[in-house]
Amino acid sequence: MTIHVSTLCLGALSLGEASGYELKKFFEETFAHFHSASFGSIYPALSHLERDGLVTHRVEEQTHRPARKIYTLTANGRQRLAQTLDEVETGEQLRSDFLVQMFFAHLLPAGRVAAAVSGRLAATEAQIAYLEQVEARADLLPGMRFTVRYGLAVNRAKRDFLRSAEAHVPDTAGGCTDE
Amino acid sequence: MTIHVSTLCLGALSLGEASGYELKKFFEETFAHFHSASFGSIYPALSHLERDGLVTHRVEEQTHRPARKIYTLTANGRQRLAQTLDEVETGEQLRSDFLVQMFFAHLLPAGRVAAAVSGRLAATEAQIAYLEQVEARADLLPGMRFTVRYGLAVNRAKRDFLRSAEAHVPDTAGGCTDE
DNA sequence: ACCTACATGTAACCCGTTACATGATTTG
DNA sequence: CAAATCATGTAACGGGTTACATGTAGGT
Repeated sequence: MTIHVSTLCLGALSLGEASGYELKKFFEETFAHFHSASFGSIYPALSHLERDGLVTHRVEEQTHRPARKIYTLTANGRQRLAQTLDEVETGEQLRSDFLVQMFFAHLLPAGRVAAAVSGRLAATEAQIAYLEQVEARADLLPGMRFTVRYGLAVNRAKRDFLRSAEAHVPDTAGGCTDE
Repeated sequence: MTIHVSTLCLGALSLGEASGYELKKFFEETFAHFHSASFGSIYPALSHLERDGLVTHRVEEQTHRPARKIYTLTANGRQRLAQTLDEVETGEQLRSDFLVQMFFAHLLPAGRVAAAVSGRLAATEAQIAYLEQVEARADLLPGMRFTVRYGLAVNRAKRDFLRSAEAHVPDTAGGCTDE
């Protein structure tokens, strides 16, 4: 079995009550580097979880702002979360359009390869900078810190590899233009 | 825009004609570490590509075996592939159920964290062994070799991190059991 | 006897994203 | 005056997976 948005929601709510809107922010801030979710999946997930008795909500009215629905984990929800996390198979998978591009580098126009590499390098460096900020936070549990350090280790390896690649690859994948 | 199965098929066919069945094998052998595709998406993709005039096929009858449809890239197909590869945005994203598990390590039963880490370590080591074999092949174009080395760099970083984690984390995420 | 490899294909399903509708308030 | 932030929700769409149907041959 794999992790879905509903499990992510349960997980986030296990750390404290929140609205759907806040959950999205939380996902972006905290585990953007290994999962994601949009409103279109979060709101339905919360409804579904409530139908199943895993969360409840109260409405918080606000002046000059839309009312918020604050969701709270129930005892059943907490139990379900623990069970799901335990049963999930410990998988990981990369989906890299960048590597597809590189794989067929010989079909790209001159300069495109170098552009792709430096683009990816910039993105990786940004990711590192971001993770370093997160790592500095004092409120992280050991498991959370683990995910950040894992991300840092992986991204630093990517960065180093891409930097050395920038030097090695002159243009169009090492001048190996066939056809 | 992102890479879809049809682009993967065009790419594989740019290296030589093949049947749908062979394409699947190729995907598994050659870029399993950054993309994937199942029959349920490959066959429809090929039909669609043929409708669009990007590939053609001939039927190869076999004795005692089902007939094969051997697909070939057309000139239009080759052009489209080059164009798509050029236009794709150079993205990359990880989807890690392992890290979700780690993030909520404090909710897991004793021993589960250690099991997850060593399971992931074994998978990573297998991946490295596999990539090392691929790297040894002489028929790889520079771009293809790049993807293999990238995979090796990333996975070795993961391996090293997980090994040191195995030592550091005694059980249940560093003895941080709350609740 | 059963599983695996060979080989193609389709339909049901799943789960997610994008885009929209609604609407006040703050910031550039 | 436009855009972003706050806040929720839904419908259309998309793109994939799983599972099934079909059938032979060879290995265990």
